[in-house]
Amino acid sequence: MSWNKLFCNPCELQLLGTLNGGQSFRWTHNQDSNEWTGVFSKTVWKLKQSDNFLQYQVLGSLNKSISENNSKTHKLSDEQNFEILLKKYFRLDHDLRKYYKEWSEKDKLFQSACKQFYGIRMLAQEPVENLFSFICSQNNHISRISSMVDKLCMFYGEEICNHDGVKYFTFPEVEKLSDPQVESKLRELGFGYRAKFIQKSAAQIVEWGGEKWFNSLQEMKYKDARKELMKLCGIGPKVADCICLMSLNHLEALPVDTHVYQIAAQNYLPHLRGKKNVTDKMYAEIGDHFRNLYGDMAGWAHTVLFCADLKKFQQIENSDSMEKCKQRKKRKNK
DNA sequence: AGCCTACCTGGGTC
DNA sequence: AGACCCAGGTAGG
Repeated sequence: MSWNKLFCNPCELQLLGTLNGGQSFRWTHNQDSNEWTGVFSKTVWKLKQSDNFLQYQVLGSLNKSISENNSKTHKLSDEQNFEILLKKYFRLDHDLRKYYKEWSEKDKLFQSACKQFYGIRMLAQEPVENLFSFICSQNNHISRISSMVDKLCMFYGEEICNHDGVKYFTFPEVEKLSDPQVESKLRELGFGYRAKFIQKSAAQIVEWGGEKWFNSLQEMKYKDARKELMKLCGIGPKVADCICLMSLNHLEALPVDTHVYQIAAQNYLPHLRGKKNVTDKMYAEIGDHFRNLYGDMAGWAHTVLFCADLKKFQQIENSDSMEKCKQRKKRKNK
């Protein structure tokens, strides 16, 4: 299969930080080929970057709008339609270098942090996947979150295609997750107390109008959308902010988790150091601090900082394990 | 309103 | 080996 090309300056987009930075849990990276495989818009994508291009293949798709567009007389080609989806998902219409420049001018820490972490984009995710993925994320490790999201798709999603012996699924519809039997099934699958949250909030969303309800949240002001989301069972301030930021286009939303608290206390708000947990009051203070600092896209800026922080840890871990690896080899040679 | 604790599970550490 | 601790939080007291 040949690759389609989309012009994209490499410093405008970094796939590693963007797809592996805790925004989406559905992308896998093949280190040898440097290719990414993942699902969004009921479509299986393979992505890689080279020179000035983002290259992509579509391995399969159940996206109806694509086939509907094709049946009309003056139609867009498949390629044009897929390109539109990709541009939307990565928000390629935003000039990221301009944002980085603005944020750097406003904040020295950002300036130094962003040097190694160019091209971190806020994905425009689908609200349903975003919401249920982040219910899974609470009090949890990324590796287990990913495996839970996989399970949701395998058991309640629709198969899109089978590629190289791997089956790919859509993210399930809310209606499927609202079935009363879902809770016990998910308990069985190791979701723990999140099982109840998933089934219950799915039922609430269906009751409130499903798709329509999500659309209304996009139209609302950020604070109102957030308040609305927090009525759902299992969604508190942090997850509500993740959803506002990542899939409802409220880019001033700023999720405050343990990492962000650490960053804030270390670098900006020393009086918050050494607290056991983040209270509502602290949460608001930290969010407002970053909003005052970065402006109406504070959530995106914070994601770059978060990513830099996350990657730092990973690099330390990697170099640790490399050290251990070398030591092991030395021992073997003796 | 603001603080406390239990909560499922799996992976890590000592 | 087993008893901790912790992980991108939240509900219910």
